[in-house]
Amino acid sequence: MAVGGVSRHPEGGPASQQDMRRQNLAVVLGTIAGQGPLTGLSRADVAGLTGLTRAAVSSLVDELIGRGALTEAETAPSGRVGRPGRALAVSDRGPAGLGLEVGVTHLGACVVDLRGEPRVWRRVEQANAGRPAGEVLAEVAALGAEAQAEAAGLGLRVEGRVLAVPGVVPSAEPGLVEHAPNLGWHAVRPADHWPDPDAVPEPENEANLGALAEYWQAEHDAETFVHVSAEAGIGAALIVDGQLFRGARGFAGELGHIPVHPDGLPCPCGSRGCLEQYAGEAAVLREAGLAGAGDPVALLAERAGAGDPAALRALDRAGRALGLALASAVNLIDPDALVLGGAYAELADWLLPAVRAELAARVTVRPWPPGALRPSALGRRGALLGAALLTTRQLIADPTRLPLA
Amino acid sequence: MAVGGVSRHPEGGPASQQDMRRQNLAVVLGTIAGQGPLTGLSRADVAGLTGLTRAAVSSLVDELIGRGALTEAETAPSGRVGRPGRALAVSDRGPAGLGLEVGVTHLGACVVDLRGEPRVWRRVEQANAGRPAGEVLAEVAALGAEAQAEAAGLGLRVEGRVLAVPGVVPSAEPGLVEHAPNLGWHAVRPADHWPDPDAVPEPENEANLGALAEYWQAEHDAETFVHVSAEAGIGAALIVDGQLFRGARGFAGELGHIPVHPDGLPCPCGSRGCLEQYAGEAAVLREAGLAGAGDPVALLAERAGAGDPAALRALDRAGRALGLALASAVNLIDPDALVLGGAYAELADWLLPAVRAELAARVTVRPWPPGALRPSALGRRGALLGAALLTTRQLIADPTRLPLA
DNA sequence: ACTTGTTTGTCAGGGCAGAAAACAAATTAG
DNA sequence: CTAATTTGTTTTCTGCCCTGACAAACAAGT
Repeated sequence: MAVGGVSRHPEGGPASQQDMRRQNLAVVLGTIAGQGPLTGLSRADVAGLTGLTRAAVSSLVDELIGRGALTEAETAPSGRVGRPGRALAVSDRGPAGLGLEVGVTHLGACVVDLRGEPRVWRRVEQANAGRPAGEVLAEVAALGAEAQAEAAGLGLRVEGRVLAVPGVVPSAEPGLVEHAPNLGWHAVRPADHWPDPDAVPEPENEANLGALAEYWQAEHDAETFVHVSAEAGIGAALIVDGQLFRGARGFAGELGHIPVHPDGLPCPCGSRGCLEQYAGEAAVLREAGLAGAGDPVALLAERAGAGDPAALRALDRAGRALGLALASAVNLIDPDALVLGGAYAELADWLLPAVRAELAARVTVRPWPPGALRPSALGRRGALLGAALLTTRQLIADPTRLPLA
Repeated sequence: MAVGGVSRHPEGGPASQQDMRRQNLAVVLGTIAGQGPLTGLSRADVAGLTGLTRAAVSSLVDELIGRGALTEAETAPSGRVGRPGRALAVSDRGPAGLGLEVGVTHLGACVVDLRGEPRVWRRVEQANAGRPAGEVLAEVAALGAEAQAEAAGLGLRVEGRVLAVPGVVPSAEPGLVEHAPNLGWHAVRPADHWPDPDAVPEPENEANLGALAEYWQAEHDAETFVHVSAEAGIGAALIVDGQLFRGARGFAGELGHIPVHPDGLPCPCGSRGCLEQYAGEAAVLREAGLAGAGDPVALLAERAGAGDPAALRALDRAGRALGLALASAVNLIDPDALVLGGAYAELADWLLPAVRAELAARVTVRPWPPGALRPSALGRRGALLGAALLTTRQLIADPTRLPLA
């Protein structure tokens, strides 16, 4: 592009005073939100933490209160000398995010407030594979409308909607679910089937949302990690420096088709020896001698817990294959942590030893700290939670999106 | 980009007016630099391209001229109606970057001006493996001093120094070369051996610098790509959205130890079937029946060009192993492009077919466009060039680092 | 109870950076 | 030579944060 070879885009566009204000609003709100609801920070505290002046913080806080993002709590008796500060807290009765989810065996909807707390939670078990997309979307829309109504009763106003789907959403065309093999969807646009045109959600891959939820909610401090979730297919999501990494076209994280045994089992994708043939849900269940009845993952966990040799063997084999693939990921990405989410989280007790062993044997140049591999705390709830949190996180990152009321 | 800009840390710290100024200086300078030296942009052009006002651009340009980053060229007869603009150009006689390189078989030094043009270039063939680090560093320092003196004669003032090394520089401890196996270095700090304490360079991994040079100098428009370079070890560097991705600890890109044949050849690292055992320089030369005399890479290219069956077989095998490893990388990262740099660039004619075939067979869910795999235009010069460019790019990204003169 | 010292939140003044608008300068078209 | 057009600068204005000062609200000591 540049013959002389120089800067493509230094930092995006030019900066204006509005950008400065926007960022400082985000810094103040983010600081208060990051401290958790326990400690009520005062304006002076925020000024000390951020480096802004007390006067500036006051102005910013005033605007954030005006937008409904912050509230002034009771003046707590601090015990220290001097005039006590007025405690600031992220509002639990204003802007909110609505998360929706279409899974293979369930629908879900939830509402979180700006603090990140889930306030409404709905989950309906229901087989959706192969059904017309329009029908399924109408049902999840109804579920979402219910959740939104219940949230309104709590004083929450939904400011954004995100739909978690087990499929690919190319970054070139947001709004399009290009392909969701386990649902049987092809080129589905939720907007085309949504009952209320003013409440259309933005679709996003569920593995990505699960990873983001893990990042936002979990207690650890990994800024760069790989989140693996099994849901029929094996999907990985990469969080890099606290940002979701989607790849150039939005297809990053296809862990399921990493070749683990180059000349091994054929895969429907046309290649051979893909991870999915060894650690995918179907492969593990087949190996363990289980049919897909009810909740097969829970059944498998039960059998393994009871010491069933076939189940243990299947999980060990899956763990080794997974470890092999993750060794490649670790060598390439050097993440802070590896997180097993989705269905893997429930099977972690039996998967982790094999994964750890394989990582220890394969990642030798820079030994992999065993503690950096751990199951997700959120498990299968992550995707729906992440969908709802996405809206509130975006609002915190740019509070000017909030109406001034 | 539905999911963007939502990290736990809004954007780092609060924004000040100085930050705004800094960014706008970078935007203006970057815009002029990005257009190449051919078209001389006027202040009005820059205003139109960036969205800033003409008045603001004038003020910013004045400062950039004062810092020696820009010069006002002759007023070219544009032919169009209206007062002609004064052409602005990035200065070729002011701030510059010094790049240094310690390779296994050579030393190098070069100076680039702010336009990114190399103005001084030195390369000395010399075996450095196993020699005391202090000696080698003293020699490359002398070479750098020579280059800097010659650059001074061209009116160039070195503002920063970077040393390319074939080793690991952990992000936790900049300034430390933790391990450079092919040189026999362990825990070497260039600062401890440098003759002139005011001219100590910052060490950086050569594969990373090669990738950055490729990004900055090449004509393509890939913003996210994997740059593979062979230099005894196999190192990959990841450029993500135009930024070098180092991983959590600075160890990302260990492509050489990705397992390609899980139960294959043992590797000194302790694992089995690492890529390096199949596509590393030593392995390929052994397979081709070549001893490491003179410039073995050039010799191998010559033999392959002459149709030598052993050479062709070795390169085909290496290409297939490399393709297998890159398939994993593509499935994980989904880059815009794959670039073969370093010694691979010179062997591309015979490697690429096998790599392409393997990628086509392995990356099936999202077929890999064959054109997105290509040899580096810079080849083995990339690392040294990148070392010098790193300084000038940092100056363009933050012109306030330049002295006001 | 009262004073002192400390911390908090706000207010007024100043500086800085970009936006908006007006103006002088330099060129082409007729 | 005049009109039109584009450029670059100057002037005025606005927005934002910073500095410094001040009133308010508390604890501790007398």
